[in-house]
Amino acid sequence: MKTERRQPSLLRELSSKGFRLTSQRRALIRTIQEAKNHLDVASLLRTAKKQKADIDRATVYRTVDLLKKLGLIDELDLMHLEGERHYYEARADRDHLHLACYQCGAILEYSTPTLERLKEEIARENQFQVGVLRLEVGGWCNRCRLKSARV
Amino acid sequence: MKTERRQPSLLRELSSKGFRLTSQRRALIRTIQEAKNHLDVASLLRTAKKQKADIDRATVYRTVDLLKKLGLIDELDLMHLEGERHYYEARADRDHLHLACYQCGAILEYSTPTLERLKEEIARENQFQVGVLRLEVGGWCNRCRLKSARV
DNA sequence: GTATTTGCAAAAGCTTTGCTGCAAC
DNA sequence: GTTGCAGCAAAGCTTTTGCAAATAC
Repeated sequence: MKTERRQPSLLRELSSKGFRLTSQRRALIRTIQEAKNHLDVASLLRTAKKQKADIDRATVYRTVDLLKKLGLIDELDLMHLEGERHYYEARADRDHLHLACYQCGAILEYSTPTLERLKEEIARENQFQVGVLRLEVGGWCNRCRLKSARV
Repeated sequence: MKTERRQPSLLRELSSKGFRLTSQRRALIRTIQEAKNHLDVASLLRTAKKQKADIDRATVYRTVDLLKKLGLIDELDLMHLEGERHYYEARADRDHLHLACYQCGAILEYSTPTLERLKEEIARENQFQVGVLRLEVGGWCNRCRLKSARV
């Protein structure tokens, strides 16, 4: 039983912290929340432009930066499969990790209690207060592995 | 009882795969292996120049790329504490993770069997062949946490 | 001697910044 | 009406690339 009520949280969080809800921020946040895949700044800009035509790259960078600092979205470096760009996703309820296939570029997400336990262990053993945890794995997905084996 | 014999492995690996052992590559590999901290391309270049004065940035990038592709070094993105640069380290015998302090910039390393277990679980549950695993944590180290609390 | 690798310089990405004017509150 | 924020354009960084010359083998 899940209480689906994650939609407006980014906007509410933003305004509750004293930040203005500009039309640009609305468009960007909506884009991030409705995205099927992880978005980099270029795709984020392209998609958000459909809602707000005259939005600027600089605004995207500034907004992403703000949301990142507030801990509302996470920055991912998906093993640099295509250039050096960063990808973003709304912060999930649970930590999860990304599996990036070197061959086909697919990004799988995986979530497991083991990660939660690891995080607690990190904090306990190092007396370290964990802010963000980023776990990226590069390798070969099942399909590509089988395909290569067949050759 | 450890058999300390990790030094020339990168060079040997390189030549056994048919790559030439140029003086530039020797200098860079030596620098990486003797480094106390993780190095980005700029520091790598600066340090390697002490051994080989006329080494070029492009060569560093090309060498790092080669070593990365051969799996001899790992690329780290240490939570982008200072700009967007990447850091490199010789591939360790054991997987480990990096704890980056947002405040003082210190990078702690931590190694635990839990990480090994997590890696196995990832492979098993997703039928994914793991190549590289990169786990970076951003947060606050003990010293900085205490310092802030005192204010 | 030949094929690989380097240096140089130029270009290509991605990201940041200063400043003026607009818009949220 | 204020103050924060966006747009624009320029600059800043890091990384990549083409090509002639140098070098490892």
